[in-house]
Amino acid sequence: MRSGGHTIGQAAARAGLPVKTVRYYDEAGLVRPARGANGYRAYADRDVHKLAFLRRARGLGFSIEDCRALLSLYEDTNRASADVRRLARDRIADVDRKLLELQDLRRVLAELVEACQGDDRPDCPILDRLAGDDVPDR
Amino acid sequence: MRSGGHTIGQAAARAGLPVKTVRYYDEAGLVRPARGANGYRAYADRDVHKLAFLRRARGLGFSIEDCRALLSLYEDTNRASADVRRLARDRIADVDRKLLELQDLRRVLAELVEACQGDDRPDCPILDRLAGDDVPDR
DNA sequence: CCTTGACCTTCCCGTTGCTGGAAGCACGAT
DNA sequence: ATCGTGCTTCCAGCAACGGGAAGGTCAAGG
Repeated sequence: MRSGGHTIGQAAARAGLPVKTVRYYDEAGLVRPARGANGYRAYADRDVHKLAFLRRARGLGFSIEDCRALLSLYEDTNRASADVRRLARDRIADVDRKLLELQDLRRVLAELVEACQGDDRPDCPILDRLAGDDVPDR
Repeated sequence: MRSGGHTIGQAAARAGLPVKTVRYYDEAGLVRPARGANGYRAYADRDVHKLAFLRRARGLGFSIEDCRALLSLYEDTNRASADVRRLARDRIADVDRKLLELQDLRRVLAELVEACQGDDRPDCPILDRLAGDDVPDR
């Protein structure tokens, strides 16, 4: 096939993504390849490039919707870098929230494990704490 | 109804959970209340207690399956506290993995934001990095 | 020429842990 | 009798795919 397209399998391999994911990105409207006469998706180099872009952005935890925005900014040669920067900063804020939550969680869990000697006896402070009779609100 | 049961609404309120969630826990087999003559779920005090237990365990990030195990350990007066401790430690390990991932993520995102002046010009190092042409494998 | 096997297509179901909504009984008070 | 609230079931959907069925296509080998 001398036409400029890769099949979905080739494109996926080059971008480092599973074929299923690439198909999903098509359906989601993120990367819509041309179609050959046989109905096969034909990925141009720029499409493959966008797929790799998506892999990295997803790896950084950007949502599909974030990725849609990033891609359109990426395609828009007139975009302001401030827009991209804002998305990235929002993402950092998300991550920071999550980090705090997890650190809190870890602390509580560690306290529980600390309090529990973990022997063969049925007495278990962890379950006691989970069973605690304080209910929020009322 | 003078029988010892709470309706689902009352039980949910006491346990601090949404009604829908309580119904879901029934369907999932975590807390199966008795049924009244009218078909209503009738939650005994011990059921309400288990619901509150679930709320706390879920809040600590235990999965539904974890919770099923915790509940059965909780119900088993002969269990070894070591079993519970192991679950909690596994959970801490999960959290630690997640923390490392997120810290890594944060670092990369911060580098990107750092590198991007975020002005009105179209030049954006963030997009450049996301577009990078290095592909993992091949 | 025909078959084989790898690849492609669409479609639909399952995941996790709920959440929302619609249609239809039950109940308490007016 | 009727109102309003609460209860029941079932159906649909969220994110972001993954698994697998049923079928079309293509290049190579015998």
